[in-house]
Amino acid sequence: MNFAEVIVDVSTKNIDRPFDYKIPENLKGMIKTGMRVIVPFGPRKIQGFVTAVKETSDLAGKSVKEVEDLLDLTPVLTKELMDLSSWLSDKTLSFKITALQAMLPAALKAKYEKELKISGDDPLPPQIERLFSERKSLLYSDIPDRETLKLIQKCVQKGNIDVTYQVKQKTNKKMIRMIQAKVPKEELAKQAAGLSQNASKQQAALHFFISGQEGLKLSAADLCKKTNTSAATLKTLIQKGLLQESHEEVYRDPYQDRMFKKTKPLALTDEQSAAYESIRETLDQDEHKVFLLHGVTGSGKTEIYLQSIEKVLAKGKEAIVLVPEISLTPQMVNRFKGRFGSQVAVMHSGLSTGEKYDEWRKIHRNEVRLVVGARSAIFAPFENLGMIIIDEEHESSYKQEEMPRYHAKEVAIKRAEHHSCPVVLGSATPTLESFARAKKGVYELLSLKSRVNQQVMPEVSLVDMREELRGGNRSMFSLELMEQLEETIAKGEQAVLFLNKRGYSSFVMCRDCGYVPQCPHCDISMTYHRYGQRLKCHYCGHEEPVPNTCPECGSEHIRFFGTGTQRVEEELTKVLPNARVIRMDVDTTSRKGSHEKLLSAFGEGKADILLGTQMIAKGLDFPNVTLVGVLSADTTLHIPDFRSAEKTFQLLTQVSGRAGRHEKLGRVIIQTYTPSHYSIQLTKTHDYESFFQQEMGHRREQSYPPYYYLALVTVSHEEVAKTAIIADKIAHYLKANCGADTKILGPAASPIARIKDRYRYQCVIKYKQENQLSEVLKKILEHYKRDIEQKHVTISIDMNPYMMM
DNA sequence: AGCACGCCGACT
DNA sequence: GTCGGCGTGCTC
Repeated sequence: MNFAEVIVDVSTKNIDRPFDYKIPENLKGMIKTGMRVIVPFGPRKIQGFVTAVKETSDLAGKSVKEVEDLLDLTPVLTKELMDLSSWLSDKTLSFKITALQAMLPAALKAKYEKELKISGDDPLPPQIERLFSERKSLLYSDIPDRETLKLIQKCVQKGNIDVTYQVKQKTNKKMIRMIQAKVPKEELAKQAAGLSQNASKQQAALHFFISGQEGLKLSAADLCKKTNTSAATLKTLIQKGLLQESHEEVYRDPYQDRMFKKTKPLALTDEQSAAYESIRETLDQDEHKVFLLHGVTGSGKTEIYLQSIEKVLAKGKEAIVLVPEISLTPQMVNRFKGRFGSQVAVMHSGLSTGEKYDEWRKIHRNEVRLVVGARSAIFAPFENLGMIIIDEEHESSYKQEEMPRYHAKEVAIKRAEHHSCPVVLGSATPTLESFARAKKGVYELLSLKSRVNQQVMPEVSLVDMREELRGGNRSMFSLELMEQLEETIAKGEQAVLFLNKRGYSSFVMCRDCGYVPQCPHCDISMTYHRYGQRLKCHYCGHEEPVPNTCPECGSEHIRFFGTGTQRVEEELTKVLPNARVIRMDVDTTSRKGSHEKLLSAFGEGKADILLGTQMIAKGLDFPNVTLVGVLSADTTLHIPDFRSAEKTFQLLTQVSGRAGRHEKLGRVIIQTYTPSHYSIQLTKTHDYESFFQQEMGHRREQSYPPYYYLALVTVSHEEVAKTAIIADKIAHYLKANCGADTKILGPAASPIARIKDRYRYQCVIKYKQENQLSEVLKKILEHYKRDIEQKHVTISIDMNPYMMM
């Protein structure tokens, strides 16, 4: 094979295709599809992916350059994943390179550096001479100011300075220094005897090897610790030729110091075994099928996953388990690690780039056969997939909100089709899309209607906070909740208090004029952070101190407002001074591992109340929790999103499910200002089916999913007028070119009308047939590619939006 | 994305 | 007369 087709690491419309490169003699036979290469591109060198190798090129003889270097010994992407990437870029309207990169750990993404070197003996301007005085080469990024940059550019033109383009790997394999004896024991003993008296440390190190096992090898750090010596001692001994060092690759194992209790399969209830049997049958027949496992909270979905996986592994195949942001549910990791031990790789956002890379390599090298991870784990490079499980399938974190904007569920089904294996979607509150598909028979529905061990569903009571207010209670805790909290603590049981808010978000407001500080670059309110008394913007990161006086009216009554967890905690300690409270929010869990620490402290009974936001809503399973309180059920209901009722119902059902999961009876108190809303009412009876019926009615009336597909086109630019004009043109084009059953809404300013000083307009498309729409949208992107590349217009298209912002 | 090429205004 | 602005086009 003489040529390679390469997708290069440049994300632009007209580069979004393969480029041909000649394979040099020294790489002949080594370059395969799915490997990464470094290729010259224009004046620089960049990374690329080989999409094909071939005998001839259409451009042969003309301007075909040679592949510069090969980065992999084995392909990082299998044939299946290469095909999947083109499907993905097509489906999400993203660049091929973006799709390819999304499938690999960030560590494999290239970084580029421009390096400057003096060439020739011509004198350079003194300023530059000085810059180079201490070093031979200079990084482009080290150039101090514009002046020098200009001077350097001149030198480059004259040929006095050379620019070389370097491709750098982001993170590398972690190596550790291993030490072992270089000579036989007898020789070591002889040398030790000959050492001077005061070389006691060298003696110690040598005797460690003399008394140890033959061929003993251990890390330098361990050796120093065990013999109480230092690196200097070892260095001397290595220099003397008595010891030798080598470098070995190790995995960074985030779970290495942890003991996992080995667990055995549990006996299944009748409902569970019925569900399991259906899955097992499909597994046995190597069939592709999508199951929707709809089971109430505490119905033992995880055990079904575990036993199905066991079956898959027994067949010699591999499995992927997706969980929503796994760092948030360490209990889940424990269950998988407990059952399958070292056969499991874990991938989630809490790991460092290096750790993720190591877990990925375990999969790549076939050292593990099961991966438990967040969204991107769906691209695990398994070649013999036997099953894919998506737990809590309704979770919105399965949708990626950057390019490529894919949904893990769609990718899962695509992969499972290829491997002819089942997909299991599990949830207590499935998305309407999934449940509707199950009803239509597209998915197979498996229902678990009761909890394991005959536990009863917790009793849910709704408290009308308007009544509370009328009754004179102005605190954020209703009388009923207060009573129940006291009682629970008195009984030595635990409570979970849930604040229905995204993270910790409180803002600052002037009590006199109502002024709320906004981000100067984005049209949203700034978030108050108690630490350092600062205001931060969650979209662009802008930060400023909290003002002492209101910039609008000069009043001094400007202070933080809104019910953040911190405020709840303060109130709570006022009304229940004896209660021990653990607060979980972005502030208390930002440090690595702190999340887990807080949860295990709570599990060990070191606190009476666990107070937190979304992050405590799912997956927690503490036997002693008998009370769950939801402080304000309505907040998710009033966000401008057609899914808000669905989200509210899901959230309330999930939180309620934290109560009474074991012997003790659970109780849930939901405080609300709109107790009559069906999404809140139906939580009381745990009635998913009725909720589904009601919500489907609304969706049909308003032409929303699952009745229609949705696409969101967002245009952004620095100038409002330009943004609006383009958005308007796009809307017109869409209206003229889409079928009659397609509805175009807008254009209108986005809910967040400006982010990072760029104005945003959007257009919502509701459509019945998928195929033709993406053609129309591709044409729009093609038509505006000039503006996108040169006039800094951004047109982003989300083919299945979850966030309508 | 980067970079070169090239065509017009404001300086030595 | 040159320097340097950024509009335009190209990258196997």
